[in-house]
Amino acid sequence: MMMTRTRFHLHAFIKQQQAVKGNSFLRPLKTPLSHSQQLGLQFSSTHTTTFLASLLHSDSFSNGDHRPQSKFQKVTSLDDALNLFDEMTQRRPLPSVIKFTQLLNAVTKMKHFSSCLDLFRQMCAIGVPVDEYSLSIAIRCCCRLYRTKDGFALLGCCFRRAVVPNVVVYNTLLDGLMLEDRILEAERLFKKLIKHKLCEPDVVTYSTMIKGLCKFGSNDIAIALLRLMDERRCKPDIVAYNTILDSLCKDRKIDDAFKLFNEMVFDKGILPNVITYNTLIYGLCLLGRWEEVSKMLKEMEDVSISPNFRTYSILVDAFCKEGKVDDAEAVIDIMVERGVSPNIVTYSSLIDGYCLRGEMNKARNVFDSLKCKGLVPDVVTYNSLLNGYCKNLEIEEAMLMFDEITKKGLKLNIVTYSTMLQGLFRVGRRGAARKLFDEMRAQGLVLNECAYGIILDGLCNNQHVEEALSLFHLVGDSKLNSNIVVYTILIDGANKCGKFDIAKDLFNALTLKGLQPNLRTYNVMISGLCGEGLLEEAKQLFLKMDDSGCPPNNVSYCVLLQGYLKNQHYDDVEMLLQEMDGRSYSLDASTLSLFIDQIAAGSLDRNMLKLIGRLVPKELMGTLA
DNA sequence: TTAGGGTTAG
Repeated sequence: MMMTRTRFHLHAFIKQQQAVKGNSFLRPLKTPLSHSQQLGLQFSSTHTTTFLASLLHSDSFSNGDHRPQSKFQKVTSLDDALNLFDEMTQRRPLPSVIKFTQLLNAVTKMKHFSSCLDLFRQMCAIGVPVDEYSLSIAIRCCCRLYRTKDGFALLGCCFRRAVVPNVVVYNTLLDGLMLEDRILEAERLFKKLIKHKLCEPDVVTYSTMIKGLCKFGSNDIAIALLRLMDERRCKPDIVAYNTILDSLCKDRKIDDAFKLFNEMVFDKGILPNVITYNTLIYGLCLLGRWEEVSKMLKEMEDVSISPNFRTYSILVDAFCKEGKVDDAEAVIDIMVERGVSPNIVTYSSLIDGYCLRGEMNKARNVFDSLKCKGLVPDVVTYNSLLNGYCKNLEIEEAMLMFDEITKKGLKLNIVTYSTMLQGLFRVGRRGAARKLFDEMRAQGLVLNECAYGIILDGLCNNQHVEEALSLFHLVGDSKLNSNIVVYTILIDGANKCGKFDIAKDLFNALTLKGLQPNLRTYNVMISGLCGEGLLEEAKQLFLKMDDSGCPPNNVSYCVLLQGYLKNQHYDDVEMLLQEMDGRSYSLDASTLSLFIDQIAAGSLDRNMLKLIGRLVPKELMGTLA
């Protein structure tokens, strides 16, 4: 309801605000629809059509950045910068610190943080009187190199040189702490700034704290800080709001996001920008709320905000994840028509989309065509294709791809290794997997939750549950082992290897660990209990699901039914089927075939056939006939 | 007349 009201008023409201704020939203010229755009309307799904319609009606992309270029923006390579620096140091008198700062800035823009620090040191050595500007750039470089500690050392340098660190310097350090996940220290510094009046926190200080809080999943505290800054007469801006909106969207709390969005626009009079829209569109895509995505695209058009390459990329990715690669291709065509260049990210999504459908030739074609588009695949692109080959069990191709990554001078990361490991495990090449795992560790790569899960799962599925358990014990009492997914993999693995006792111990350990079983954990455990013929316990666990706020899904019913049928325990079967009917669930192929066998053998009442018939999904209708 | 915060891909 809220959404409808918003959609209805927003256009007019924003238009009115724009009029007040002058011409900053000048509408770009309309371009006529191209032939391929018109063709775009003929795509498959209904929501696609609405989508493309929204896209087709919006204006062409305009970059809009016409700021004058400083001399230092012409420095396009590190070599240029270093040469210029040398030249500057030889001039007499020395150029002002401002000139040097501009150069340092150009070098950091190119992300050459170490070099920038070298230059800064040289500046100090030759006696350039550094100020809070050049110092804050140097501190920022330390932070970006994950050496915030050195940033604090430079803060000491500030004091020695009688430069009083200002709010920008502190903001940079706060950002560095957040980058290193040192949220508690950031909080301490933030409080210290206020308590000791070291500087007056400004909108960037608050936004940096908000970003960190969101990163740690504390959306509520982030929102509280947003209120606090308002009270302290530091008006939150679009960045502060976008940060929280992004976090809410990523947490799939889209309704909360829209509530905040309304507050931002209607109560605070802050106009959304393209990032706000991208964020909300991303959140809606994540939930598959396509109609609303269309509305947002339309709304962007209404308020004259052109979609940018990220907007299109989000749509491409969302389509690919849905398996609608043709629609994703259509979005890319529209981008190109409008002069918005798809980048490597856009094409990586497309490759992913093809891989997901097992269309490896098409994925490969996209990959091979990158070069003539002037795009260089990065390690993520390679990982996508590698993942495709692995999932489609084309292990030889996958290994060729794996080798190619290093040949291209790219660094294999944890995702590359875990993708390849998963592939090797899937085809049962445990020896090769072991070798790769050792290589990965020799590279100094640290296991993350996903890689760890893949390895445990791979070992279990290759009948090496003991080895999985040794790894689990080796990892010990760490964050990696405080994850329900890890436990579920092991419980499942132990069951599949016939080690039910181990599965049961692991399941019982969950409460001690303070971990909440998820749907999959319950299903795996119910399956294990049924496998042991412990039907009463299986039933009790099944009943517990509802009470634990994790109601049984389709799989839970099928697992329990299979347990009952295999153990000739028919008492609850009809009741379960009726419940399934009530919940609009359906039987899967293996459960259905068990039913058919038992009815044929005369173990089950034929009267149940009608009920079973209602639970057969369309695609399995043939089986029943 | 030089510095700081926000959005996309595994």
